[in-house]
Amino acid sequence: MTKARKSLLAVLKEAVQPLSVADLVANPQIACNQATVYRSLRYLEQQGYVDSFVLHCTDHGTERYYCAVTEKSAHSHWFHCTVCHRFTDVGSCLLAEDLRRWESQYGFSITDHTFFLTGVCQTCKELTTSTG
Amino acid sequence: MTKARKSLLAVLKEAVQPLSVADLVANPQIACNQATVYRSLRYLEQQGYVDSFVLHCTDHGTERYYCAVTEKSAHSHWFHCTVCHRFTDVGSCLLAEDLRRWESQYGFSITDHTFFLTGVCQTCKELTTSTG
DNA sequence: CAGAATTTGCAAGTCATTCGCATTTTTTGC
DNA sequence: GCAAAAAATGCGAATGACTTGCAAATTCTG
Repeated sequence: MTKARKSLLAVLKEAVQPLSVADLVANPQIACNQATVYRSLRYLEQQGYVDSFVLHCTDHGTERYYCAVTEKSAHSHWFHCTVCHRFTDVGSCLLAEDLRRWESQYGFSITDHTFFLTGVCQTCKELTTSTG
Repeated sequence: MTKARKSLLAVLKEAVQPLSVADLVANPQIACNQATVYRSLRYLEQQGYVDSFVLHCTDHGTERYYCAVTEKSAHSHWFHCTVCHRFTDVGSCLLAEDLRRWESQYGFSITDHTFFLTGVCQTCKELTTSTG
């Protein structure tokens, strides 16, 4: 494992929420070229060390976000606040059953699913209402 | 409503699956500039005539897909086949209940959610297994 | 530690999408 | 209907996320 890959994985493991490439490049622990960040993330994802999803947000456009995969972490889903742009883990995936049902109903092989919520988090809601 | 917008809405209403901008531009019924397609779709979406979601697929990259909103159509979710790239409607949204639960549990205001499945459809599975 | 294999940095390229601006179309008031 | 005002369109250039070719640097193998 190279320095670049190690540092990316370390940062993702410490992170409490998914990080974009922009987040990673801005992190001083990540001392490598942007192209290397992309290439390393692809490697880490192929090896199963990280997970990613693509999220579109009006403010930040369409970006891919990465999370480290840990032994204890189940496949999680996220809420994204369109005001503060923070993510909240809404818990591990509850869809396993539904996925099986869809597979048998339609004859699919479901290899992946994308699910996330967007809206305004409690903190931002309070700030908005209190200041008008 | 201008010609461009009318033609886009007409094509989307006839479509049996979500269409990308590339699909729309390639359609001979759509006789306008690509920039107009983007601008018109934004307008149609703001007015509530169409719905869209961003899907990432290895073959086609990240693209936004559009569907017409009709009176009878509930908010649907889709399965995307990574082989033939066709979409299948897996039925109207079953998440309403869960969304309420998450809202009260975390204090969010959920304004939107993204959900779709990817994998291989029955037809493509059969083709793959029969031809090796 | 040498040589082979892989990764990295850099700069240029791709692709979906947006934007500025002049022109055309649509809408509004009459 | 029609002229003026408002909005939409076409074109081409720009943006931003992400990829790629290639030479140099790093990592792996024995």
